[in-house]
Amino acid sequence: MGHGAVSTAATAVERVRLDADNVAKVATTLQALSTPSRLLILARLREGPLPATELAAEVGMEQSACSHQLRLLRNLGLVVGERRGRSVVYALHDDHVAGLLDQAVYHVEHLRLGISDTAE
Amino acid sequence: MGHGAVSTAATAVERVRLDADNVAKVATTLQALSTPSRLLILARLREGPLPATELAAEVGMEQSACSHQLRLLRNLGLVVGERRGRSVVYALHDDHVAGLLDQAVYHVEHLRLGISDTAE
DNA sequence: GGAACACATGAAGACTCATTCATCTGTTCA
DNA sequence: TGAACAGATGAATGAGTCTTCATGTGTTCC
Repeated sequence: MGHGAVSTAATAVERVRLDADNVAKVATTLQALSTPSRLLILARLREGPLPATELAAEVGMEQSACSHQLRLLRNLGLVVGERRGRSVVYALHDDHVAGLLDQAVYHVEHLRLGISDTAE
Repeated sequence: MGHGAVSTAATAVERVRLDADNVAKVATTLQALSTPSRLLILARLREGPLPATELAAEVGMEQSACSHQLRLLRNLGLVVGERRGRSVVYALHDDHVAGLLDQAVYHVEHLRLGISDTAE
């Protein structure tokens, strides 16, 4: 085994080939997780549904900016918004979204990153 | 259980909090997986190391474009390049990169996506 | 040393995208 | 009906980024 105490979860998952057809879909979906704002939104929704305004406040975004990002996440099918009174309660659409989030954060955190970027 | 035949792999993974510190790192790393070109590069390297030129040919990119993306992936610590003769053989840096790839593709493929985007 | 191969790199151009500002729709309540 | 609240949306701006072109560095072999 590796250096961690956790057996790699990938063993439980059937590999999916990455061909020209689905690569665009995968890329588009992963792009939704590639910005701090949306990542914070999804991470917050992972702990439970929340009205849009409260959500925006908790992730420190302006209402408009948050709404724009929520529209994007909605169009990708990652979150759903349901009207309750004058609020719209947002939630993760699927368990796969939560799983994707967990796995992404887990693997990235356990990578020995270089991130020298422009430096070196 | 859900609709799939596979028990969610997330159960095997300790949750990592996503706070303001690491959210940028996660976002930056996930951005490396958010473009078709890099996704194809990583997917190809997942099957084994490969010299840069062959890699570029297999993913259908020009040498220069591929090299630019490889530099980006190198700076993020996702791939490593080792000189062998006049070639530079590239490979995934870590098992976590492979795991991240697998999980991402798996979850995205099993999402019921909307992707209406501008339409609807 | 010189030619050919393998790869890296800088600059430029087109493009995408996240945020802000202003405005508009929809809902509740008096 | 009108005011206040909750959210959505369009346009504009500014930053980031992917690709191409041209060139530069490093290596092998004659």
